[in-house]
Amino acid sequence: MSKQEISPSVIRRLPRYHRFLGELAEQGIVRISSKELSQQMGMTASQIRQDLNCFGGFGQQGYGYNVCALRDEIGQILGISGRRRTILIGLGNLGRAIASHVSFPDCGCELIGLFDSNPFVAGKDIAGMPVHHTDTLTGFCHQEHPELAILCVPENAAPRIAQSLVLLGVRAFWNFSHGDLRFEDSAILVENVHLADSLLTLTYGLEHESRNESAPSDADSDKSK
Amino acid sequence: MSKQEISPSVIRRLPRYHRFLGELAEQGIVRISSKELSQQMGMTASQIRQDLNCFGGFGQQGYGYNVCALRDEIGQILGISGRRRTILIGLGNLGRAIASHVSFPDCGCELIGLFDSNPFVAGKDIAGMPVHHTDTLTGFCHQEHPELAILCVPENAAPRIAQSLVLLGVRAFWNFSHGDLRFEDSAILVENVHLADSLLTLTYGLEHESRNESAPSDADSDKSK
DNA sequence: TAGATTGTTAATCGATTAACAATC
DNA sequence: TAGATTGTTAATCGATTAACAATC
Repeated sequence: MSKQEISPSVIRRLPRYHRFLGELAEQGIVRISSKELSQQMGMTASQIRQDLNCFGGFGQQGYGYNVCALRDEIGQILGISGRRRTILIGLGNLGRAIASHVSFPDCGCELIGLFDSNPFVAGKDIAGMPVHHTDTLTGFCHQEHPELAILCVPENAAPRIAQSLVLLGVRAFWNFSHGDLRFEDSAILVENVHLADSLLTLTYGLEHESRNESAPSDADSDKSK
Repeated sequence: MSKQEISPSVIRRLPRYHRFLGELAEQGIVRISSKELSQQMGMTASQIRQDLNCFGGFGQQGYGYNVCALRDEIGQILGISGRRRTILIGLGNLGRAIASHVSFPDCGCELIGLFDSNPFVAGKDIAGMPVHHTDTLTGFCHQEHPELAILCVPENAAPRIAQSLVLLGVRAFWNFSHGDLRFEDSAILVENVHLADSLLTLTYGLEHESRNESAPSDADSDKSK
């Protein structure tokens, strides 16, 4: 149904466009040119126009783009108005944070079940929802047919749980457990999130700075102006 | 100090190599060829060799790579043995999860202070550390000189706090607050993390699936071939 | 209309892959 | 030595940028 085949690089930029346009809309800004937007986002106007034109001509020559209309278009492309039935497994620190911190409706998702294997956690309420024991997961899936699963379980547990969930009809995984998840069946979508990987790029950057800057050290008493 | 200038694409892959090599080492595997590793990681052997050779020739013809030695090399490139002084601001759900869930020593970081503006949170202990009130942040920075700050504060607060931290000597930000952080001074490193953006790529994928698969829809009695 | 800015094509750039000589 | 696999160069591919005609 999509025009041809959209490159992953483009797709990964869509949420960011959506976010920025939302902020502009909140500020009451009605129209914006690709040039202005590019400056705010730190990219080229060409790229913005190129990206958007993968999906259609949302702008108007001589005018630019209508902020709200464009935002809505991108939201629709992303599928934000959907209600993807979503479960979350593992309510340790991270699972709890995800459950309460992420706005699922804004992501086209509906959180329909929380699961944990710890009997002291199962039974509790988190983010206004009851936590079920993982023993009940199979029955739950037969009844509720979730299509997206968020994994916040310890590393070793993840592959096994994921496998069984695929058999129960889950088609997408947002995986926070250490260790990447991969499926032979390329129809199963996986988004492996490794927060530490992101932090490590900063560590790398700090380790290797000095670059082309004149590297002002604080012991540098009278640096030339 | 680095050979020439390493591309960000390469740098972003380093933590993943490090992770995989760590798992192999745990399994007691001593040597691995770029081909074997590429199959496990879902990439080409060429890319692995190309990436590694940005930093040096860590392999041996006819043999491959020594798992532990290569892992250590990459760890060193990333700066994992460092102790970057790190503070975390904002101990809501996400801040708490980061504080307790991320292994800072493994990322070359040392968490030296937690801060929150909520007086009911300041004073508490989280992840074995006392939470200070943000009012004490300036004094703390003068004394302790953190170089990395993790921002888990509400969106509107982030830019102001970040600005003041730059003046206090912070040179890198791991930003979880909604809204991107950017500095004119390119020497300030920023890693904007938007979990929702990651989730949205799954939403997009689910919305647009059908791709080149034979797309068996259940209501599809006899669609034209 | 004239000015502005898009949509789109062509040019450039960078990143990935393939190939192979070097060498362990 | 023969076999294997690297390090590295060259070829390909894809993504980004520049340019400009179309058009509001």
